[in-house]
Amino acid sequence: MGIKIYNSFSRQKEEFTPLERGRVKMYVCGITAYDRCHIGHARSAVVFDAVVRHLKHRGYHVYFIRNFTDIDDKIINRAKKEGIDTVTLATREIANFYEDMDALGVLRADVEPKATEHIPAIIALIETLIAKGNAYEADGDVYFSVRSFPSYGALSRRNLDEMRAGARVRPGEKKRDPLDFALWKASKPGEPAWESPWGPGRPGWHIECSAMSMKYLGPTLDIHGGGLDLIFPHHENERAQSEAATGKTFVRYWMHNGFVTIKGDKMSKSLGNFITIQEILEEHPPEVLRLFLLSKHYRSPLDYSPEALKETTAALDRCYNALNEAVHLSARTVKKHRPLSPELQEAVKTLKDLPEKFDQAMDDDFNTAQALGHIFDAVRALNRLNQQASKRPSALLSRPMEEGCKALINTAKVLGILQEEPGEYLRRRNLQILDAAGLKEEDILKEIERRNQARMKKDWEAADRIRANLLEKGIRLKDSPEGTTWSASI
RNA sequence: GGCGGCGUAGCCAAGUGGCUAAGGCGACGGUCUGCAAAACCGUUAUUCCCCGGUUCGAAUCCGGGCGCCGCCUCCA
Repeated sequence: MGIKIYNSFSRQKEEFTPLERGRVKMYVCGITAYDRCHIGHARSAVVFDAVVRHLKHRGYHVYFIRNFTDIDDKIINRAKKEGIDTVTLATREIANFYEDMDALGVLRADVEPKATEHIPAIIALIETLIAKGNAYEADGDVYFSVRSFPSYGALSRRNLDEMRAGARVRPGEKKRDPLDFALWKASKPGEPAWESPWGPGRPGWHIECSAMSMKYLGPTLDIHGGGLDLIFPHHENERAQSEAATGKTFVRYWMHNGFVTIKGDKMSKSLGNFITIQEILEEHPPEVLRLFLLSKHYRSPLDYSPEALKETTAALDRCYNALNEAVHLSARTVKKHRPLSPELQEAVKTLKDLPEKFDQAMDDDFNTAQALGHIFDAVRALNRLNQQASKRPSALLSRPMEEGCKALINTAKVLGILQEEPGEYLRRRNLQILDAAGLKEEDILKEIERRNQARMKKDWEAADRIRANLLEKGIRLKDSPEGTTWSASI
C-alpha cells in the first residue's frame, strides 16, 4: 500500500501518486514577514516538515518550495509604525523565522523564494491573464475577474451568487465585480513600488504564490499546503489565477492543517491570544514543542495550554530516559547468557516491528498521533529490556537493546524527535528548569552529598528531610547503585 | 444567514461498519527500594453527547436534536 492523502479539494482520502514517478513537487505557503511567528505558524511548519520527511523516507525525491511574502499591506503598515522601511522589516522577520525554524529542526526548503525577487514573473503572469481575458486593468490596479473562471469557489465550496449578495465594492476600489481580487495594486506616494505596464505598484497577495510555484515547479504541483485559513480566499484565488493562465490543473493534492487554539479559540494575531515560538523555546526544549504539535492529527484543532506542554515534556522525558538507560546498560560487559523469556522476546519483537507500524500510520494521511502511539509502545518495550538488564543481566540483551535504540531513533527521525544524545538532552533540560527556578546545580550536589552522609549513618530521617526539601523546589532524587542523580520538573 | 469541522476515560488523543475501543498525562494498587524515585505489572470507557433509523452486526452509516469551534475581511 502506498501513501494516502486527504485532499481538501475532493474532501476525501486519496491514494497518492505523484505526476512524475518518484518525484514530488510540493509548495507550502510561508509567512508574511512582519512579526514574530507564533505556535500556529510552528504547527504548519512542523506538520509539513514531517510530511516532507516522510515522503523522503518513503523514497520520493521531494522538490519543496516554501515562500516568503515580503511585501504587502501588513508589512507596509508595520514598517510605517516602526519607522523603518519594508525591506529592513521583512529582512529582520525572515531572520527571526529562520531562528525559530532552525531551533525546531524544520528542514529548509529547496527554494525559499521572496515575492519582491519575482516581480518580472508576476508581471508576466498578470499579462497572460489580461491577454486571456481573465483580468483587467483599472486606474493602475489590475483585478482578476472571478466570473471569467467558471469553477471559482470549487476549492472552498462557495457559491458565487450567495457570496455576491453580501459583498460590496469598497470606496476607492475600481472592481467590476465585488468579488474580483487584486493582482496588482497601484502604489500610493511613499509606498514601495515596482515599474509595471500599468504604472508603479506592487503585486497582490495571491499572485506571488502562483507565479513562484509555477516558476519552480511548473504548471501542476503535486502537493500544495498551508493553514486551513488559507483555503479562502488565498488558495481559491491562487487556483483561479493559475488554472486560468495555464489551462491545466494547478494542484493535485491540497493539504490544509488545522489551527492551534487557546482555550478553544483560534490563536491569531488579530485576537491577540498568541504565544510566540520564541516564548515557548525559552522554557522548553524544541523537541517538546515538536512533539506537542504532532501529538494530534494535523487536520484537527490543537488546543495549547501550559499544562498540555507539561504533559508533553513528561512524555518526551520518558522516551529519553529509556534511551539513556538502554545506552548505559547495553554498554556493560555481561558474562552470563541467560535466555530471554517469552515476555522479553515479545518486547524485542515490538521494537523490531516499530518501523513498519510507524510507516503504516504515517502512510495513512500522516497520522502522527497513531505513529506516536507505536513509538511509545516501543519505549515501553525498551524499558522492559532495561529492567531485565539491570536486575538479571544477560549478554543476550545487549544487542536487542542497541538495535531497539537504533530503531527508535531512526523511526522518530521522521517526526524530528529523539534526535539528541539522550544524556545531553536530559542534562540540558534539567539545567534549563533549574536556571528558570533560580537554582544552582552545585547547591543541589552539596545537598545530595549531605544526604548521602546521613544515609551512610543510616540517619533516614535527616536524609528524607533533605530529599523532601529538594522535591519542594521541583528537584527529584534517584538513588541507584551508581550513586544519586537528580532531575528537575516544571 | 451560507459553507465546513468537532463532541471517545479525570485530562489529552487514535480508531470511521465485525479481532480485547491504540497511545500519552494523571490517579490508585503491586514488584523493586532503608523509604523513595525511575521502570515494569495491574486497575482506571461493557461503552464512544442525546434520541430514533439502516444492518446479522454501528463509536463508525442515515435522520433529528443539543453543545463547542472555524471560514465567509488580513490570518499558518
